[in-house]
Amino acid sequence: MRRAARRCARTLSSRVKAMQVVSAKQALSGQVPVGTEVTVRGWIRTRRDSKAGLSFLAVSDGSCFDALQVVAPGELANYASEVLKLTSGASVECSGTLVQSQGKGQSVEVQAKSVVVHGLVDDPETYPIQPKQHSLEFLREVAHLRPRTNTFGAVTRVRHCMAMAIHRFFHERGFVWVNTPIITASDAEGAGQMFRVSTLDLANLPRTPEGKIDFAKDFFGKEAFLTVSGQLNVEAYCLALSKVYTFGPTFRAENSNTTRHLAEFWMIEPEIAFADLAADAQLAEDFLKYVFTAVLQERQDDLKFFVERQDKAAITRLEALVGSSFERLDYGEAVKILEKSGQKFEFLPRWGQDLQTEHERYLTEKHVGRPVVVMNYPKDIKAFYMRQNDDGKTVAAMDVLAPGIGEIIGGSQREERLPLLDQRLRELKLDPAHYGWYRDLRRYGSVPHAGFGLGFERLVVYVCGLANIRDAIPYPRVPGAAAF
RNA sequence: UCCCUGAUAGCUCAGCUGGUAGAGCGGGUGACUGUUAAUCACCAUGUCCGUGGUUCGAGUCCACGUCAGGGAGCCA
Repeated sequence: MRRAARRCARTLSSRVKAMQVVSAKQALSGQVPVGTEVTVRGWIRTRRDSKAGLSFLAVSDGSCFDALQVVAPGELANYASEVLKLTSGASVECSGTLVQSQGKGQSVEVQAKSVVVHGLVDDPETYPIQPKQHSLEFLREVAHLRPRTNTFGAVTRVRHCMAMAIHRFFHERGFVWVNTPIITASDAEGAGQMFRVSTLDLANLPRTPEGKIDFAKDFFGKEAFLTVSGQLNVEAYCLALSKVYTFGPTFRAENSNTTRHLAEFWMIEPEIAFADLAADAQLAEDFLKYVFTAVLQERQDDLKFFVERQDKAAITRLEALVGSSFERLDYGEAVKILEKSGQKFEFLPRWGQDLQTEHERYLTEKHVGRPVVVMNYPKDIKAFYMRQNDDGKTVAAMDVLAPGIGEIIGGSQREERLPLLDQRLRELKLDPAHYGWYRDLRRYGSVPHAGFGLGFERLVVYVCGLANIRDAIPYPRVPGAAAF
């Protein structure tokens, strides 16, 4: 019986060997020797019929930027009945020999012995994805089909490459990935408008004797929302595991209709213990360089396409950032530089005011010409948890500004001293009772710690040279639109 | 939420000072000795976003609405 099983396995493996399923990436990168019998599966990009009575099929499977060319000879039994009916978007499974290409555009191609058609395109005339340049606005309306385009295939692969690089960066440095909650009952995060989470019957709300909505009857026994940040939660894990980070979905119910905002986006928030603002800035610099280097190394094919179609500087911008050392600049100095710049700004720079995007871009693009970390902002424009500096006016906050975009990362050293944290809560009219567990972290073995946050999609936009954040996430959620 | 701009064929867009619509691509048919978003010929395409209004007549002018894009604010 064992022998029979072995024999069976051998036949199976030899059959698999005879018809090895390969990806376009494997075939085109030279991983598969010429002469190998292969099967490729994917979707037709274009069909070109030759004068010689054969057809060229560009078959894309998403494994790399390029499609694999399959040569379908006229002798195929289903040539007239099916192959000649293939249009953009049809799905096929082609088997044949991987051969050196006789044509010019590619090194290898598949000389097909069979072309199995899985699915034709129902109505080719109305199939939205045609082999031509579509506007990104139009493609947003067909978000379920846009991954079949060059642009969204490339964005999706680059996005994946970046996500993997981010996890690898932290993992290699001993960070622990902490999954902070998506549902939160704390209504005092203060980072923005929140989406309510409730199972109450909206048409028949339970009321308290005073006539207010009785959230005690709701699922969690109190009001609940979708998270706007995992930072406060991850600080608790930081003060036990020393180096931690979050990487997960985040929600903001703000009515923002811009190219930079999503209602649902992914955020990355590292947090390090026994660390000050300088260590935080260094981590941010290392982080960006690592992620950009990974994309430059792993996704040259997709980046080249962005250079062609989206942004000529897509590659040079990344290379410049990776090769530069980030300047450190005090907020006070930055304001002085702006005041003396002689530059005409829409908003005048003034100490005590937050830097406008035009100010940030002047600093990083014109004044320094490299990425800049601006540090120590006025405390009145920053959040309650940021650590107060000895001058009594500023907090240990930082923004990383990059050429071409402005702010890309925001972070701070956190206030680890309970009396000073409570003082800030009172100044900002926040109720310390709502921050019980957060205050505990300062009561039980508090240490200096710091962290930063960044929106993943904004980083994707920057890397790909995109103009609109809605193209950096598969299914964008924005005010008034949650289709698909 | 505020300001600006736009909506014409499956897609990208043209359509002047009002006279009931065109081009490229895509699709169909045919031709063509390996093509590269192939080429060539022929064919078909339309609630001109919706509702009112002005006018002899509205794709074009006006009002309202809907949707989209850009900018601002908020922010990641």
